Amino acid sequence: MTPGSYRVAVNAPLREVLTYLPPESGEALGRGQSVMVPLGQRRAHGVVVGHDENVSNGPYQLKAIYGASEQRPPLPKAYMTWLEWLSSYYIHPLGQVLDSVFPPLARNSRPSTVVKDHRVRIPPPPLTAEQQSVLGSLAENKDFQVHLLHGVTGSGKTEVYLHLLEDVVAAGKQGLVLVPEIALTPQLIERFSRRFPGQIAVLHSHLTPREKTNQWWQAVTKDKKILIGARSALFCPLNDLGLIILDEEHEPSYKQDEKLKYHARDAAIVLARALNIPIVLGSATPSLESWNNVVQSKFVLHTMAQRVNARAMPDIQVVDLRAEKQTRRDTPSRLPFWLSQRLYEELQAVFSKNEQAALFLNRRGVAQTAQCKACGFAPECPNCSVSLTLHGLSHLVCHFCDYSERLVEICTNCKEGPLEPLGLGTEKIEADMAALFPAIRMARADRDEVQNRAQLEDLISTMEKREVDLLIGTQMIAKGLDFPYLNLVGLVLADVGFHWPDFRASERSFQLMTQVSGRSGRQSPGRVIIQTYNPQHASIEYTVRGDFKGFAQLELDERQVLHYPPFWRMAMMRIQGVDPDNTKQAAQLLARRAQTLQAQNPKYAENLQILGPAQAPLFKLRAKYRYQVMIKCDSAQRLNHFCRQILTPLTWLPSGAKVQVDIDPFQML
DNA sequence: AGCACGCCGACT
DNA sequence: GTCGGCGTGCTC
Repeated sequence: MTPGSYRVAVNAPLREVLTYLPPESGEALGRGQSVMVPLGQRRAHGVVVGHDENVSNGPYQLKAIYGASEQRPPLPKAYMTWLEWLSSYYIHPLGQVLDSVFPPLARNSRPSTVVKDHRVRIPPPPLTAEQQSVLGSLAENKDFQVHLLHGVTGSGKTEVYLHLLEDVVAAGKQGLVLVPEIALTPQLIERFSRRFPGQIAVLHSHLTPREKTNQWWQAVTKDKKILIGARSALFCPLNDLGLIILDEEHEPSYKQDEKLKYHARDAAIVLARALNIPIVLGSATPSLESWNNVVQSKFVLHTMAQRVNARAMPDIQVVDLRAEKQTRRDTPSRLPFWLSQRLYEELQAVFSKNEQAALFLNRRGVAQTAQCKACGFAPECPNCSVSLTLHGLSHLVCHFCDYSERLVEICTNCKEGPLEPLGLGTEKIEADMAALFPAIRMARADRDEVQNRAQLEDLISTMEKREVDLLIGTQMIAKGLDFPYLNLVGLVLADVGFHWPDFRASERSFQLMTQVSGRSGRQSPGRVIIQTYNPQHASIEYTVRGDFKGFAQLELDERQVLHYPPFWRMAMMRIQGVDPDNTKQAAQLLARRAQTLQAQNPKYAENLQILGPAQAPLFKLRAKYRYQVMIKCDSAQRLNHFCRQILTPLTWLPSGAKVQVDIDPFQML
């Protein structure tokens, strides 16, 4: 019998690890070993995080561990270090963080059919001089180092990744490739799979539990050498990982905004450090966080400024909608209000040449809704403080909780006016375009039309087969899709993002416009038309010039002055509850507690700010009232300690209210 | 997260 | 009477 006791992180929302006696079997359990333990009246999964020589745990009558979990292999040392960091940095229970590395079902020997098996390896195309030079500098060091690959759209970043992975596999190691969920298309997997036949495993949220489990085991047992996946694939414990690649590193979808609110880019960097391996971040529009790390020489920069096959960068034109409005006052136009004469003519030209065009609308904030002509009343969601969005002619839908109702004939508020459509949506654009160009074939890409992978596949394939002349979509098609015959991109209203209540609004607008522009002219020089009421906005000017560095410097200077990330760090504390008054009181208590803590401790005096409590931008969401307190601090570590001190103990929190912390928040809603 | 406990309405 | 609705509190 092994003496002493074990510290076990149990899969339950507990702030502390629990102490257990050794199992009856007497088997010794190492750190990282998965175990089954008694917890209250049930059995729970846990992971051994430590061993104590003596048995002493105050008031508790210690229970014995049932035994080691057969189904769960021990976690490698570096992963244990990393998972403990995740738990502590994001202030999330360790037992739940540890549990998230395991697959949902028991192991099963049935073959997996997620990745099509290819027999023949397609040889790589010749590399450009830029690709060769980047590969040369990346190959120099196999220890931990963050590399930022800044390559314009079409510069061939994926080919660089494939070559790096070839070296890793040749050295007998495994490679991990992370991409945003939306970019994880069969096209991408096919491309990797043809270069590495039979060696690819895939993990993402659209797989069935059985598929996830099979892929997980194939990666963990090194049966497959390369794991491609969305952010959650980071949690697959690979025993011989030699390289991490994280593509489109600026993508906001790398931040998980539920449960463990981690950022896959930041977490991947910490994992690479724990494993002492290199990590490559790729983007045409790097995040300002990463760019600042380049400026401060923490990351190594590799630049690819040329498109492969010497394709020209797209020609970007800005249409000033203020001038357009003025012109139409003098000479009325038969065109819909959202379509400028210039964009109309460009569309005509493209269609007459049988080329493809796309119209993008960043729909957030201009969603089509219904409004009473008499009193101005607009129907709102009864659960969330947002107006309902009009779908079709008579269906009103809430985009946050899926509540829906039929559009009534007469306004319920004044009983007089009819409710009429207001604003602009992809459906309206489609209808207007059908009237203007009756002969063209159109497809829509938004969350209503494209709800799953199969529908996205269909859309991509009809575009590739040139069965569609015009694609109308939201930003969901701005990301990573590659349509060879697309030669005109119109951004219907660039201004939508400018006034978003978020310090990253300008950065996101720049990213979106640059990424959208990159969709045009992959085959021949493409054109981009940006329609806007703010042609002088910095994000537009720098997009047109293709000047990422200039934009980044301007924006970073502003962030520094305003004490925003990446210079200061932020933590968002959200308080929510069913009762509005009780929730407000809880939020005020939280803010007061934070103020007291700051006043009592000189180390928080100058370099920490408490903002709020304020109503969350979505005050009422899913029938809960929401307040938030934002905390800004010049050091991530100090901020972490501050948040912990506020949260422990939680006895001050009135019952009925719940607090959540979001470290490095992205979604301000 | 689960699971028990406890306090209220409504049903054979 | 007791069945079951879910708010509250605890887990070594």
